[in-house]
Amino acid sequence: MGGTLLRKTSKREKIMEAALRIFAEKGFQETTISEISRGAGVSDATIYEYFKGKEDLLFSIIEVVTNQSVHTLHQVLPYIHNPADKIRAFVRLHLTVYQDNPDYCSVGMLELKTNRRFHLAKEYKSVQRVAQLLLEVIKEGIAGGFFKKDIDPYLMRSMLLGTIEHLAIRHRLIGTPADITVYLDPLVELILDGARVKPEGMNYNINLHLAEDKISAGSLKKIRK
Amino acid sequence: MGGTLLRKTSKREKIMEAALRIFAEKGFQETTISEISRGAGVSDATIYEYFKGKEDLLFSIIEVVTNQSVHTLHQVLPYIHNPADKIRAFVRLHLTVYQDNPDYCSVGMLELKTNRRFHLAKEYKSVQRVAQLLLEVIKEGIAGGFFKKDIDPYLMRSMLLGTIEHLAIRHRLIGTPADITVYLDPLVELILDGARVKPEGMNYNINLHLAEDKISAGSLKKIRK
Amino acid sequence: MGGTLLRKTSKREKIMEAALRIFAEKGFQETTISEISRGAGVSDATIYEYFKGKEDLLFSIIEVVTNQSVHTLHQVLPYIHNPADKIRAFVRLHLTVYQDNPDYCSVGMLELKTNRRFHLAKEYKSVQRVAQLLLEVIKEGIAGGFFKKDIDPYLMRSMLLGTIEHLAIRHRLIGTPADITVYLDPLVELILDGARVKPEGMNYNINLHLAEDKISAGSLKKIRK
Amino acid sequence: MGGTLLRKTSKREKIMEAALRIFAEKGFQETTISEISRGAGVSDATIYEYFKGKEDLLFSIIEVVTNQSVHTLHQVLPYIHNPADKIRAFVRLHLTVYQDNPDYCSVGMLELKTNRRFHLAKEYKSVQRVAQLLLEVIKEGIAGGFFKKDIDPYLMRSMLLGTIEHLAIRHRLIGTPADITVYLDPLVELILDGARVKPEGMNYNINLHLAEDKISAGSLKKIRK
DNA sequence: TATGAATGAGATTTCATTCAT
DNA sequence: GATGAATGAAATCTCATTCAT
Repeated sequence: MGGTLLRKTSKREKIMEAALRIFAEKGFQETTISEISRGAGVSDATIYEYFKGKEDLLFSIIEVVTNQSVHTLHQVLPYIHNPADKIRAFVRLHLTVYQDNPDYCSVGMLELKTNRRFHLAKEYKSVQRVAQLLLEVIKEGIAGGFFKKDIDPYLMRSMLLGTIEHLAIRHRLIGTPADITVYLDPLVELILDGARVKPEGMNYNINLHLAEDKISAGSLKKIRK
Repeated sequence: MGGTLLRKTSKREKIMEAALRIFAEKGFQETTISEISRGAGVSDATIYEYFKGKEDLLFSIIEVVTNQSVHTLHQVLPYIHNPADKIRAFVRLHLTVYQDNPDYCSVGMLELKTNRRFHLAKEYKSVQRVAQLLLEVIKEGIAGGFFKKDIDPYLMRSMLLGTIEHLAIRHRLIGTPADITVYLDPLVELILDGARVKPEGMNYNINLHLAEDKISAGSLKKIRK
Repeated sequence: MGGTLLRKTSKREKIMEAALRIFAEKGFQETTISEISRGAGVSDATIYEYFKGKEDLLFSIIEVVTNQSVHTLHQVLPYIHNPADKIRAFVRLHLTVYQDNPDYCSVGMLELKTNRRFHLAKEYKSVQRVAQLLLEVIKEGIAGGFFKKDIDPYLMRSMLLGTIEHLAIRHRLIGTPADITVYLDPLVELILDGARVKPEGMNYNINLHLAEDKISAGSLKKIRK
Repeated sequence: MGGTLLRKTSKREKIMEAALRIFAEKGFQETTISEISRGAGVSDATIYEYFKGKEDLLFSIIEVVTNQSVHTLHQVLPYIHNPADKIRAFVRLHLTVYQDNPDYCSVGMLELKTNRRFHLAKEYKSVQRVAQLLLEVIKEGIAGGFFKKDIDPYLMRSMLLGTIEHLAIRHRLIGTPADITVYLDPLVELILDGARVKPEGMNYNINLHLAEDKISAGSLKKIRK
């Protein structure tokens, strides 16, 4: 458990790695600086050489990881033209990151999502950038006629983020579902079926993906006759 | 600001009322027992006559309010037969409660939703009961043929709760949107349009993609006949 | 060593008594709250029930003692009409208090006299009241024609206080002189009569005191012929 | 504000100059080595190349300045024969140095005058030399018949130093008086001539009192013939 | 039931100081 | 000589909680 989002080569990274691990395990409040310093193999005082305090350390961790997400999205999204697939890529990235990095998931969801001060901190900006990206994808989808004109893009974003994060929170808190990535397709499908512009009349829904390095078998759903 | 969910007739209720108000304002960790006792007009020690500790007090508050929601739902839902309307009633109740009771919303969303110990506490059961009600409504909808058979009811519930709570969190944390109840109809419509079994004729929807960093060949093809 | 300026009946007084003793022995900076609490037979936390912090404790001690001085002076001075004797009473009180209460002397002289924050604290007002009393005595002396008209009362006060305190500081810091009260008469005489040998005519100076409860033999000084 | 007592040509002097300035501004305890090193444009560690520690640095500053005073006095005093004028020169030098070098004044008066360890440190010797010079001047004055034979030279020195330093302390702490050098003449005159109004010619001075809570019968009777 | 008084138990944080380079 | 990096060592202060009354 822990993932590999933070390389612990430098001392600063060692500290962040230990902090992420212990914050995730015991929660922010319950974690002491001493535990972190012990975990990182440095002294208490050294932590204060690199971070202003315990909270600064918490906020800094998330910034690094979130910026990686932004980076990945910036790389991937331009190659995808279909707004639905862009959204799918977005959801996929998030579910995968949360699933593969349980510590990051715990800290991000349980310590920061509802943290008053984090939303005023400069590190929150990185989170906003991710959300901004999603919003733009949605707006493009609406502008391009792929999503219904009367959809509120902010609401749609809240639905996507809210669902992803709700799943992630329960995943870490209750253990259910054990693998949140299985919800990728159902989630995207459910939300897009509601958002997608539907042509009247006969209507086949054929999905054929050549995702990643393997072919995900296409699916044909005949919805109603 | 504050709402009227807790009547403060008894001393126990006075304490809970003060605690809810101050927890909401400053957060659980930042609130001291002394502040609460001062706010309730009792001594510190008196709080321990009624509650096992600060956390017990926090958990107790939510139980009362949540049980009211369960009660309301139990009263209302039987009168509604359409699963879509039941869901709408559920969403409506939640958005309204959160909107009208900002203190309860803050405490429920910011202090409890991601609280590790709360999910192990007996008071969490009341929250589970509400969620259970929603799940049943969804399952009924599926069983009754109103919602698609292949919808995962747990996912759909997570979407509803996740969206509602995401909106509520942002409402309290960022102030946006100022009134979350305006999202009632758009939210229900968006999610149900995806979930609802659609009656109109035969319907093909062909998607062909090569995801990620390969070219996204072809996309949504609408064949109107 | 220690004197009896503070009765340690109440817990608050016990703390102040211990603090005065240890501050005097080791200095303010070098004294820890734990030492004081141990000395007073209470817990660290109890000290914070009675005082806002270590500095508040320091300042409070001096206030009590200084107010006693003000009280004594207010009682005694009205019975003395001769400004010179009023000054003598003032000097006497101070030298005696410092001599008999070495702990108070150490704390007052070594910790507070040059303390930046003390001079902004409300407790400093008590010190000001004492100084104000002395100033008034001097001004009365000038107005009554007993002291030279062209004397600056502030300077004269600074001479009296400066000398008393300089003696007290050296007494505590170097141990010299062992008994500062022996300087009472010489000090008062020197400041009132000056150091210079005065050449003008014959000059008798007869002093006859019936001070306190015993007769201090009169003195006749033939200064120059 | 700051004066020019320390030339900051060498690195050692740069450090002392910065230390003097910051000690004066914030006080010794409140000043950190980092602030000084920043102010001097060197690293923390460099300070330890030149000084044993923060306190050694504090003590060293004063030694330099005080030795300058000793030097000046040694140069000036031999040219003055009248003991009164020597004393005047001494007072003048001190008042002027304190007035013109507020930082040195602050550090000397507020940090060192009442510092327990300073009085045991070797650097204190320089202060003692200055005091020793003053003592010798006074003794010469007595031996030469310029000052009264029965004057205690130590007391007279304490009066001079105590007054000067009391003025200096208040000057730095309260800002009053704004210019302490205006007290040069009044101070010297007062201490040399006394405060009491002296009738010329023959002069009887009879004091008769019953002090404290008895009636103070009779008082100063001036009989001018 | 109500509470005033007391405290146990730490955790955060700060800095002077060291030392290898 | 100069310093960047690291830390040892505490000390203050806070609060939830207890308990005798």
